[in-house]
Formats: sequence, structure tokens, C-alpha cells
Amino acid sequence: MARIKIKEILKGELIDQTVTVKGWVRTFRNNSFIAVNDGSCIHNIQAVVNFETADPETLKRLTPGACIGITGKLIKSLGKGQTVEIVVSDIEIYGDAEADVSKPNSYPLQPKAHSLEYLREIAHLRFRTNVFGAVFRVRHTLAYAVHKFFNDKGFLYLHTPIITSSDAEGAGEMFRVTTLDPKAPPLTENNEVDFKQDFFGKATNLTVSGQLEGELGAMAFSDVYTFGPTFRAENSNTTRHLAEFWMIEPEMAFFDLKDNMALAEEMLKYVITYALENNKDDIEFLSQRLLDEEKNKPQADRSELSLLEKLNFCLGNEFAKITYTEAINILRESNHNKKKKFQYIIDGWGADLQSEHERYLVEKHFKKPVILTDYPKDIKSFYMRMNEDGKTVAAMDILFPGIGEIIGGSQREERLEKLEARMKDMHIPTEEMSWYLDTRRFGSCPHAGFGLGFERLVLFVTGMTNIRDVIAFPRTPNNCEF
RNA sequence: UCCCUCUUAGCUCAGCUGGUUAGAGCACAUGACUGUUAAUCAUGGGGUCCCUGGUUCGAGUCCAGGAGAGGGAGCCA
Repeated sequence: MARIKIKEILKGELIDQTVTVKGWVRTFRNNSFIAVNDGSCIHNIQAVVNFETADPETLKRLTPGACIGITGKLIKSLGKGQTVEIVVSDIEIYGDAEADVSKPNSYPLQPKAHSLEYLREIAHLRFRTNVFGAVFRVRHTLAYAVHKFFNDKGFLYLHTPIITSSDAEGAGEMFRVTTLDPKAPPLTENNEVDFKQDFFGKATNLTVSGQLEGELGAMAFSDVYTFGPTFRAENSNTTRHLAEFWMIEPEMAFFDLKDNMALAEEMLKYVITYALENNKDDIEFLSQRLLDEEKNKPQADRSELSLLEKLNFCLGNEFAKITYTEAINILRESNHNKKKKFQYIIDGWGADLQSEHERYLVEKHFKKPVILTDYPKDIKSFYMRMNEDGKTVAAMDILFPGIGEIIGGSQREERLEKLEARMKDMHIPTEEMSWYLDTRRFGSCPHAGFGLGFERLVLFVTGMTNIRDVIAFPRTPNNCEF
């Protein structure tokens, strides 16, 4: 008999029919009620077995984590708590899971609450929990929605390289890619590692951004995006940084900064809406989980809005849009600053904003997502377009409550002389980047783009607080398990 | 990389100003019960108190160093 997924069965359309489900036991209660989950949705199906007639040896093996197949008639549930249930006529056990914790290799997930830190240590099994099941279904939906959004708008999905030889992107420390013998690498006359003898005949690294290649694509296809893994060898130990993360980077010809901002806002709202529509149960579960968690906190530390309210609020309001200069003025005039409550007091113009300032703007002042634009040129990258004032560049950062910077983008400098001058100022070798400068030499055009940290988006939509909990196998300094 | 906190049973934690036999809930095992909702009830087993060294008559508790984890900062997405 063909197996049917639990998500389908719970629709209740197959009532009075014989069905087969396959999945993993969550709990086995009262020697009668098996809760089975197959990952198709947050909910379990309840299968009722008659313990008086069933084989006692089989019943003993129905422990949490065991993989089973169940065949039986789907009926309206005789109990409360679920609409339908299966009256078991046959059980097949595909794989046992040792329940006795005194034995080695017993199943580490018990029918009880586990800490996220503990589950992180068994990341290979945490998908089998409600929380991570929900998180990764939402992650999947968001990824799909990103592709759908750009495809429907006529963007081309460009696969930018993972291994690159350019180390001038300036986005962060890079991971070296080499096949040279680490103990005895070939050396040059100057006693330096001779990368001419390396696999590619030159020094290579894992990409820190697909943006520069994305710009090449935009100069031919008009609208492109990349969505792939990105690597940063920064020694960052925070709840919002990974050494390996997934980034979405659209690049659009004939877009200025305003167009760029509008697209970013539209995309964020689109994918959040898509997740709310397609993963309603998962997000409701995650929302409830946060409420339960906050019950233990003092009133003052609880969030004003639930996760669902927060998402809907974000969808229902325009993002605040202000320039860096306006932000500095708001911060300088704030009571918070006057009472010297910031660790870094705002005084002059030109310094980068600290996390506490960004949080103040988003969480206290505007109480919604904020797009900050037109930063001082000295704190931003070489490729950002110089504004008329000669002091600021056409950059934009989108700041989200609880997350901070979720998107960084800009209108790019399309004028060859200005770009070369900037690169010279910032000591970026123009010879190596000649392929990039070719876009400005041959049919240059105004264009813009941005980078969205996918995991940060997943954090926001799931209400999780540690980025290690929204990627399957997190890579962080000193950690590359699984 | 810097600052702060934590590390006690399989898991989540309690353990006071150092005091002799280290506790609870859950999980697990056995039995009972049988329409449960992380079932319930009874009984039972289970500990290198992270590691190393020190102070002390005596250290889970105090001190030093180390390891691991968490939170915050910086770098950013």
C-alpha cells in the first residue's frame, strides 16, 4: 500500500479509508496511542493500537525515535485533541531506537524539553524535534520564496563561483583554498609560499561575496541574483555570524538607490508573507514557543509583540527610511544620549553606528524596520557610488528588530574615473580587478544591488535568537562538527 | 580577539557564610492501570560534582591555571 504523508492525512479527506503512514515515533502513551511524525508538518498522527491483541514484543519496540510503518483505517478520533486517528491493523518496524539511557547508544531525544544548547551538540538529530522541524520547514519555504520572487520578476539566477582568486572584495577575512602540502609547501626565492605551483597556479580562496561577479551579470542580463554559500574567516563569536552562511545578492542594471531600497523592502515582505501563508502551523508553533519561554521572564523583559504580531506588523508598515546624517541627529538629540545611557556617546558626524545605536533606532525610536542610507564614504566599500556632496556614498543598510543589519547594499559607482580614484585611495590593486573595471569601460550603466544574509532572515521569521539554530550544520570558529 | 557568566545523574536544575551519607523533576527499568495528549500511580537503579594544581583538620562550595559552553562587544550579512 502506498504511503501517504501525515500532512495529507490530517486534511481528513481520507476518512474511513485504509492508509499507510511511515515515520518516527514521538511518544507511545498508555500502551495504546502512538504519536508518529514524518516531518511533513509540525503535527503528529495518532495511531491507536489494541494492546490486548497486539504482539507485546512489537509494542515494547515502539520507543521514541523508532522508525515505523503503520497501516490501518483512518477514523474520526474518539478522543479529544485531534480530529482524526488511525486504527492500527499492521505495524512494521524499520529501525529500533534504544530507549534505555543506561545503555550505550541510547536515543538522546527524550519526550521532554531539551535546551537548544544540548540539541546543538546533536545537530544531526535535532531535525526530529518540533522546534527544529518547524525552523527548517520555514527555512525551506523562505528559500523557495526567494527564488520565486526573483524568477517572477524576470531575474536570472547566476551561479557565481565558490572558489575565487580575487581577494580584493574587502568583505572580510578569507579561507584559503590550496592543495599544497601544509608541512612543506614549495617556496619562492624570497622564502614565501609559491602559489604558482598550487592547483590553480595562483592563490585562491572561498568567496566572501558574489557581488562583483553579479555586477558582470547585470551588465548583460539586466537583473540577476545569486543565492549561495558564502565564507568568512572572521573570528566572530556572536549569535548572528557564521563562517559559512547563505547569501542572496541581487544586482540590477538601471537601478538607483531608491529603486534598490524599494526592491529590498518588497522582497522581504513577499517572502515573509509567503512563509506565513505556507507555514502557518510552524510559525504559530514557534510563536507559542516564544510566549511560553517568556512566561518565565520578568514582565519588563518580555516582548511587546508575539512573533506572529511582529511579522504582521512588519508587513503592514512601510520601513522607516532615513539618511545616516538624520540618524546621527536623532541619536544625538535623544534623551538616551543626553542621559549618557549609550556606551558610545554620539558626538560628531562620521563615525560608524554601534549596535546599541542601531537597536535604539529600530526598537525604541521607530519601532519598525529602518533603512539607513547615505553613509560617510570613509566607513563604506570602494564600489559604492559617490554622492554629489563628495562626503557620502549611496549605501543602504536595512536594520531589523532583534537582528540588526539584515541587508547591506548600495548603488554602485558606474563612473570609471571615480571608481579608479576610490580604489587608489583605498589601496585596492586595479590591475587584478581589471575584469571588474571592464564593466565600466564597456557600456557602463547605473546599477545597484544588495546582499541579504539568509540566516538572519530565517532568524527573524522563526523568532530564534541564535544563528546556529537556523542552519543545519553551523560552522563557527572552533566548530566544524558533522 | 576583548569583557561577563556558567560547567553537579541520560536531560533540566537545586545545593546557604566550606562540615562528614550530594538532592529534585523528567527520562530509564520493573509492576499496576487502560481513551491517552510530554498519560498516571508504585518501586528501583543511576554521580570522576569539567580537568589540573593549591589553601584547609575538611572543598561540589574558596584560590590559580586550563578546557568547553552561553551572553555581550568588535568585524559584518
